Order: sequence, then structure tokens, then C-alpha cells
Amino acid sequence: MKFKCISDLGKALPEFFPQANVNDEWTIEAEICPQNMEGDLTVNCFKLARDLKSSPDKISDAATEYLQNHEDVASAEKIKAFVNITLTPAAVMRDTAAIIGDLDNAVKLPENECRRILIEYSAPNTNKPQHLGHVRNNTLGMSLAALLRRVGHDIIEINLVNDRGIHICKSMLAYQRFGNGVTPESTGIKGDHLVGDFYVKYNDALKEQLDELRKAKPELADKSDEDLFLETEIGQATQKMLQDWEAGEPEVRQLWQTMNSWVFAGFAQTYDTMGIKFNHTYLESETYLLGKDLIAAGLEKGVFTRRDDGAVIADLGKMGPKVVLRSDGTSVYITQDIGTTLKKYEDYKPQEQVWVVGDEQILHFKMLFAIIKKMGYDWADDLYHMAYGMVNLPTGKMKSREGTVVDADDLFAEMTELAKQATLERDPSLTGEELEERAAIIGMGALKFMLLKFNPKTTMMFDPQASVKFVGDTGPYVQYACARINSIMRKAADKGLTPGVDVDWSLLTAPSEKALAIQASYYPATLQAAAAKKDCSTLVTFLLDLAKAFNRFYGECSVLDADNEAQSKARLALCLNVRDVLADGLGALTIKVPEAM
RNA sequence: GCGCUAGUAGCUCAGAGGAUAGAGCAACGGAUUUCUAAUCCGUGGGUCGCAGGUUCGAUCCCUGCCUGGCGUACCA
Repeated sequence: MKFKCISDLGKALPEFFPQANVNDEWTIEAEICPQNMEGDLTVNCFKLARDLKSSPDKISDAATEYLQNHEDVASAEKIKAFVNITLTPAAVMRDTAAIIGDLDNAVKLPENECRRILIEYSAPNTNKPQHLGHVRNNTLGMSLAALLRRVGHDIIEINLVNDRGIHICKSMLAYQRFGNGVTPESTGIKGDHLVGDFYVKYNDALKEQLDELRKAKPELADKSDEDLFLETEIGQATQKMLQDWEAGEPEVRQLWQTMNSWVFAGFAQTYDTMGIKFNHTYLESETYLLGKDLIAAGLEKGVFTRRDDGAVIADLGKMGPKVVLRSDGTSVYITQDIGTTLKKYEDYKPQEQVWVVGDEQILHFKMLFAIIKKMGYDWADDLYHMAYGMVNLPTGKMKSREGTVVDADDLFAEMTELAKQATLERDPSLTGEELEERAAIIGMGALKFMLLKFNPKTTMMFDPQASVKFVGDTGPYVQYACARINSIMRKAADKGLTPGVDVDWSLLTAPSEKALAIQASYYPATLQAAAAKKDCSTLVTFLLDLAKAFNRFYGECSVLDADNEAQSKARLALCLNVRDVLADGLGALTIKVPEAM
């Protein structure tokens, strides 16, 4: 399918082995030959043994003999049960250019495999600004959306903002008591940060009252903060505020509206910096009552049962019983999620729903999906929790109490500033919008790339010192490869050099040229595999490998100063294809490419 | 206790049963009158947590153990 000699080999091999258990659809794959081995591609015959019902040794003998006589093959060498193939330069370039020259086509899934997928991510609370943990979530969510969209799926990006509840009332209460009527305008502080400051003030005040309480009543000293919350004056006042909110008390509602609007304005700015555009934002204040009716209906149908203590539960077999409605009739977390899951289904009729949510909620989502299934919705099988690990710092976990939380906006500003300094070092003449834009692209590219490099499920370490660099396995490394190609293109254009239509691929014989073309040709398969696994990190690895292959080529082969003009044109054509692949891949991760660096 | 998850170079991480286990950073040594050195080339660095098992072949699968993280709410 990809390389002609490999697909020919796939057709020919079964003829050598009449006992083979294969049909006409049977194909074989070649891998890129390891660096330390002689060859361009390698066929692993161990893997073919089962289908061909013969020994790896005999298969590799047959494959080697067949390939040695193939017109595209310069040499084929058998080592153990591997066949290492060196292709003729013309064959390499013909086969790879066919793929990368028609990227759009190569990358898209067949229409019947394209689905409508709803992805929910970010899901912040409106009581404080976003931090590094949100940045990982946002990056994973937006990149997954872009990746799936690139292979042809119809993607809907959803945010569900937690804008109500006791924690929201905490910042509101602190503002009432200590706010003196300040606003984002009067202080010049970004709205979400201003509200977050009051959340901090609240916790300080609460801690003070808890300390006093424990001093006054030594018998309570061992109780947890949670247990003592309603024993404090401020705790009671907060509880009262939540009740007033639920009763629709105008003054509380007004304050809530005002402070939330500050936070939303702040979030909008954060999302804009990252390049996030949600198709829709649900507000929990509008959805938090949704699940209750469903529970009542399910109770009648026998999906749920009422326990002796009055709580409604779902029996989830091995996972045990799960309370879906408290004995006082109020909702729990999962009740709302049941409601919003159905609401999202009704609103968008997706064929698949994805939640980008931390891995501490794995069990919660298993239960949610089991409940939806139990309620009789077959599409419950197409619900997917993309669980990702926490972000730790060299000092340990991020803790707001210890002030170690890395703020999202601060981080963006820092990355951009460092990118700006690095950019100015190379080109001091840059100023104004061009400088700002380039710094933003490089800084944000470095940050997103760094976060996407890790497998989503791993608990990752964020080292501010190391993460802030732009050398090595970084986004700017890949961007830089693109910038180098752009520069070559500009100079080529100055000389009136264009690839033209009749590229003579046979002129590209250097090992680094062949390796570059072969690496690039694996892009569509890599992209589709990453999409199938919902894992951007494999694409990141691929782009690094490709950029590395390009930089090696760059050092070895001159485009503008080649042996002759035909070779220059061929190399230029190769470079253009590579740049398209790199830019396309970064685009599928929502990372932009600067024109120059 | 039970469940999930991780343990790979000094550090951060890749390695969907296959070759002599890789990359970046850090260390050391080289490359620029040359299409951008945010680059390239090289050197050193490993009992893949430990012990068994399955297999022609195990970092990968199975079992047990050790160590860390998370979960096990009528919290979200």
C-alpha cells in the first residue's frame, strides 16, 4: 500500500506458502530500518509466521529472494528473520512523494469511519483563576479535538463551567466582607484573579475562626476542618448564602452574576491566549438539577432502588451500590453528570462523547457509564473518559495553601517573555507586532508541546527551569525546522528557483535524503494511529523524529548550492513536502508555525 | 484491606511480544569565510524494582513480593 515493493511482496509471499491462511485483503507493513542497521526499510518476518503458517526463517528466505529481484530494490539483506531493504532512490521518492504530496487525502479516514464526537474539557470553577493543571487539561482537550478533526471526524468542543456551589459562595462572601466595592476596572486586576484573591482571603478568615474555635473548645481539637465548618460563624454564613442563592434571593444573585462575569471575562482571555474556541459552554447553574427527574423515572422502571434509609441507589454489581439521590432527595455529583450526559446527547446527537478529566475520577466515570447503560441507552458504550495524570513540580504537588500553584496566565507571560528575549538575541531589529506575535507562537508552542510530549496518563513532572528552554526535544525545535525551510524557500524564490512539475527524484541519493522522505511518509499512518488511540504524544514523538531527520539532511545536503539545478529543484520539492507535514502535524496539535525564527 | 496505576541512564521521559533497550537534558570532545548554531556530529553513562513462569524470543504477557501515586463518600 505504501511502498510498492512491500505491497508487491505482500501479494507474492502467500504464493510461496500454499498452506497460508490469508485472503486477498492480506497486506504486510514495513518499518523504518533502525539507525544502526544497513537499509531503508525492514520487514519483520517473525510477525508473518502465524498468517503464512511457516517458519520465520523460511519466510525471510523467500522474502529476501523476492525483494532482491524487485526493480525498486537496490539490495535486500536477511539478518535472522528480518529483511533489511535498501531501495533505489527513485523508488523511495516516488512512493513517499505520492503520499506527502497529497496530504489531505492521505490523512483523512474513509467517510464511513468518520464520527460526530463531542469532547468536553477544561471545566473550571469560577472561584479562582486557572493553573498549570488546567493548562494540561486544556491542551490535551483542544489538541485531541484538532487531531480528531484533522482525520475527518466532526468534532464539537464543549466546556462545562462549575459556576455554583459552596466554593463559589466562599469568594462571594469574602468579597461582601472585605471587598470595599473593588472591581477589575478599579484595581486593574484580571477578573478571575481578583475573585481568586477573595477566595484566598476567605480561607484565611475561615482558618482564623477554626483556630479560635479549637482554642475555645478543646474537645473539638481533633475534628477535621470539614467537620467544624458549620460550627464557625463564617461557615454558617456561607451555607446561608448558598441557600439564598438556591432560593433566588436577588441580592445574592446579583453579586453572583457580577463576580461570575468578571471570572468569565478573565477565562475568555486565558482561552484566547491558548487559542481555544468552544462550540458551547454549559453552565452548571443551569444544568445541576437535570438528573433528578431521570432518577425518578428510573426508579419507576426499576433501574434504581430505594434503600431503607431513603437514599436512591444504582446496583452496579462488582462496583457495588452507588447513591444517585440522597435520602433528603437532593442530587449528588453523579446525578448531575447523568443529567448533563443526556442533555449533551440530546443537544448534539454525538456518536461518541469524550471527557478530558483527571485520572482520580476513573471510578466515577466507570460508574457513570454503567448507570447510563443500565438506564437503557446503548450509546453508553461510546462514552470515553480520557483520564490524564497530575502535574507535579520538583518540590512535589502543587498546593494552593503553600503557594506553589503555577498560575496559567503567569506561565503564558513567562514563556512568551523568554521567547521574546531569545528571538531578539537572534534578530535585534524585530519590533512591534511582529515580535509579539512570533514570541507568542514560540512561547505557547513550547508550552503545549512540552505538555503533549508526555503520554496523557502519566503523572508528569513540570520543571520550570527545564521546561522553559527552547532547545532539544521541544516545540521550537520543530518550528525551527519549518523556519529553516521557509528561509530556503525565500532565497530560492529570489533566485527564481521553483520545484516545478517534473521533479527528478532519482537525483536524491544521499542517505539523509532518503531517510527524511521515508520518515515523512509515515505521517498519515502516525496521525491516524494517534487519533485512534486518542493520544497526541505519539504524534509529538513523530514530529521530533521528522524534524531531526530534516536537520540532519540540512547539515549534509545544500538545497541552493546543489550539484546542479535539477538536484536543487528536487531537494526543494522534498523540503516543501517536509514543511507541509511538520506544519500539518503541529496544526493537529494546535501549535502554530512562525514564518521565521 | 480491596481496586487502579506507575517503577527503564545522574534527571525528565519514549519504547502496542522481536535485532546490540532509545531520545532530550546534564557532563565531556568536535563542527560555522557555508541555504538560520533555537542546529549538527561524537564520547561516557543500564542487573529495564525483585523473584519465578509462559514463549523460538519478555522492558512488554501471567503469578508473587517490594516501593510510590490515586481511588475506595448521601464531596465535587
